[in-house]
Amino acid sequence: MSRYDPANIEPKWQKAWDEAGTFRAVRDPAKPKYYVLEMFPYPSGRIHMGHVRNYTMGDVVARTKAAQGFSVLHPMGWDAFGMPAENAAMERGGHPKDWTYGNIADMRAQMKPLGLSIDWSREFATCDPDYYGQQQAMFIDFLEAGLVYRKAAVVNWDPVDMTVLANEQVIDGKGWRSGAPVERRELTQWFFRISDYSEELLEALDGLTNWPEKVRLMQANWIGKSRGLQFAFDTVGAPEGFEKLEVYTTRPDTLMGASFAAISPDHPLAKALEGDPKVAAFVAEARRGGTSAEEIETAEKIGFDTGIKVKHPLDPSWELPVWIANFILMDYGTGAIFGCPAHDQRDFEFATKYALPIKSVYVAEGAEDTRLSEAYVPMKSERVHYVRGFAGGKLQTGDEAITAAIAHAEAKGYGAGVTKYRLRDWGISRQRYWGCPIPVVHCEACGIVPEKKENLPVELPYDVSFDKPGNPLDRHPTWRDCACPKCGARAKRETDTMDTFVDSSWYFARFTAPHAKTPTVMADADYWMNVDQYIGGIEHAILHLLYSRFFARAMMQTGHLPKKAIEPFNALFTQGMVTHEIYKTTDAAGRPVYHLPEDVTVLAMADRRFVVLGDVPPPEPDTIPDIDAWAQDLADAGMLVDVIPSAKMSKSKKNVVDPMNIIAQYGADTARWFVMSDSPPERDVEWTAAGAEAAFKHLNRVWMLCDRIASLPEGKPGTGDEDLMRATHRAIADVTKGIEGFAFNKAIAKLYELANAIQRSDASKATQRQAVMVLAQLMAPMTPHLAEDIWAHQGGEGLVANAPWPKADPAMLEDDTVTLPIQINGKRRAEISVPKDMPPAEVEKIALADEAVIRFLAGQPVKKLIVVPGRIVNVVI
RNA sequence: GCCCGCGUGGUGAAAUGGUAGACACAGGGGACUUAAAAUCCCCAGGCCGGAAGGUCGUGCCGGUUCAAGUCCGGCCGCGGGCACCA
Repeated sequence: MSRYDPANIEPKWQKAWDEAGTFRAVRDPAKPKYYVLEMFPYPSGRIHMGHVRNYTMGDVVARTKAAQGFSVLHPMGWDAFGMPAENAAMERGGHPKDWTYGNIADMRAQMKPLGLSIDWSREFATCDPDYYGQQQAMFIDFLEAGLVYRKAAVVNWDPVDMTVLANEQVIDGKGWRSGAPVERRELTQWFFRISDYSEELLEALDGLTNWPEKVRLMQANWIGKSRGLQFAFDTVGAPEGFEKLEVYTTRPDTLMGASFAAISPDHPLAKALEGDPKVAAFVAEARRGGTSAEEIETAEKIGFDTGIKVKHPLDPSWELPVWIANFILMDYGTGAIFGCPAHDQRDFEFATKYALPIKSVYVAEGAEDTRLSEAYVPMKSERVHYVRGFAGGKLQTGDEAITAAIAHAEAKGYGAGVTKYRLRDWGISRQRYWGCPIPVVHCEACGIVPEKKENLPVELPYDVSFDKPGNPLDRHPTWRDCACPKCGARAKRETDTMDTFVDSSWYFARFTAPHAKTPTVMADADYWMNVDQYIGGIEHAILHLLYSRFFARAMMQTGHLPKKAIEPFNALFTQGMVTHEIYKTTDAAGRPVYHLPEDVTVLAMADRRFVVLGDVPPPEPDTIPDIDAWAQDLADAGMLVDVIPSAKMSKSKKNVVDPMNIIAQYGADTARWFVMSDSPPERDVEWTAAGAEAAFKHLNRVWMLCDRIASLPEGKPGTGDEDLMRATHRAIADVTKGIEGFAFNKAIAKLYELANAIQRSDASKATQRQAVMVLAQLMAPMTPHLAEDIWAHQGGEGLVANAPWPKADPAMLEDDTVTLPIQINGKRRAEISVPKDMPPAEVEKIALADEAVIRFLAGQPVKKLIVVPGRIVNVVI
């Protein structure tokens, strides 16, 4: 055979698969189906190692399932709408569409050499009018089903770029591009009613047993179910229509610690008071600043005393002041709270700042209730009763007290227990060009009217300019003009586009019938759904996956998905990143300077490791007596490089490895093998040049096994055939288990063991050939090209990609004799070799007769003897 | 602040409560070679010992068990998620 030459064999086999249509997904009712999907990429233009790892994992699953007899769907597409395309257009000129499709072509060309078992005939991009037109059709169905509505919402508004910014795009209160201070503006936006599904989305998490527990928890926290008390204060001195003030609390047990009430600046009562210039000024101030996490964290609590009072529900003579406070959110609970500074950090800060009373409800066991009695003269029996517990005379705490407090409120008629969720409706309006147009029309006579389905897609105009800030669709001379779908009068199109998360919320369903004239086709969805294995990054643990779960329900409700697809992803796997060391030196001014991996030399001596700038030969151990002195010289010359391990690959830190370079150097199989080995797939894996080199060497070695076998004379008898056969079956069992359990690193370790066993074996030619063919089959999911080539050379029938997965013979998995360790008082002291099925009584005898055991027992009586068949013997003295 | 996860050799990591460190990287020694590369073989947790062997060892302290990296309790450290959510 000669040399392992991936540059030659990889394209060869890719062509063979292509021509045979090996990966075409076929709806075959006679076979069980398996749908494996990796989160589709954003077409940035370059693939990175993270993609390689993600798609290789999916490919391993897809190829294994195909070999196991499943009809496999393994598609690929592009999450192609979004801001980077517009930014590129603004920065470099050009058009987002051209930029995006150019990137897709580039990335597809980079992905194909990986040899993934993808059905490329199903490929689409979310920016294809064909795709987003179907999305618009569903939007209209959702609208008619009451799943979509419009309302005014507070958003981050960049006054220079004239656009809404996502929270992540607000940095230090300023727009990330314009640098202008961000305003909080109220705009009318489209929303999906995801919050109607809060309880269902929460409850159904329990059924997702093949999702990581972590992701389920994150979603549960995000939905944020809480139980509490809602009640109304009677107000004193409030404007007409505000005789009551509704508040919600999860801590009704602290009601007796109330010292004020507070409302959001966006609360209707605050609005009613805005006639007062002082109130208006305060509200304006409170609204300043964005809604990003950092700002909220650092924002100071500010308040304004309205002069209005509310009566405590348990004691009408006790009045609390009503403040407007910037830390009260309008869209949680009722937008109003009662403040209990003794038991809430925020209320405490607020009360301290404005000198409001701080009254404890709970006091330490045995402590005198001094603060309480000082704060409340006169102590009405009602209060004491409340504080001491609602159901008895005892002080209750925690859930017990909360339950009792709600029961008390309901019994006395001043409030009711309610359940609230943190999850809010999903605002999807974006004032951007490069997204799916929201297919509605604004008509003066008819109001908001959905576009007629036969007019879909509402296609993005190509002739737009990005030379001015704001949404180009707003400025387009004619695109907005249209006829009202209802009355036919002249009307205007909606110019907002949809959040790109909408695009990715149903693409998995579209893959089941990617070219259909309807969003989905029931027969196809019914066959292929659900996604059996979904693989992607943990960064999508909440939004993408939650939105998709909502979408599946909405699509089901509007007849676009079968009922069984209510939870679209049967199993989810979240893979770790590919990291790389960062090489850093410091310039004269103390600024960090980063270096590309190819610009440094890594030198290892004994247990020391040095990274040196440039191409430096290692010191000769004989001529360099003192490594420290040698290293010091390099450091003095500014050539010694600092190493930051395990860092996320980033261009600015120059620690990026381009998969294309690796493929050019070693081939795709090496890259695939390396990213799957070493680290468990859910953990980060560090890319190292040495590791890649080692992977390549190993593939060479496996290749050479073929030569080895070829050099054996035909019919060569051998020794150890039985052992090699056992090792082969052991490998089948272990590798299969490893792949099925997403323990690819363990599967690879077992493949190393089998390769080692073959190499060391002196078995007959037939047995060795058999072992190598199994090795090729078991490696095929990871290194498909190498596997095909070996398979072909050994005379395998057809393509290894079509060969049925090998089955382990259970009889070959167990040895006839087992080695049992013997422990004395839990410490391992000896080892015996016994037949597998030997009765424990016999094992005991042999163990006690063992020389080493006798020595350690030193004549002491045996108190207890434990024999775990096939595992261990423990002697207790 | 609330919720969650993780701590094992020089490194990445294995280990249904049952021989801790499989497999690999880096390292050391050797074979082959004029030499190098490539390849192959051997060693390799710490300490004591020439070896046989002994002894300690899975972040720390304690507990359960014949037996604990694994289970329980408490600390320490690292990482992640959420967050003026009342």
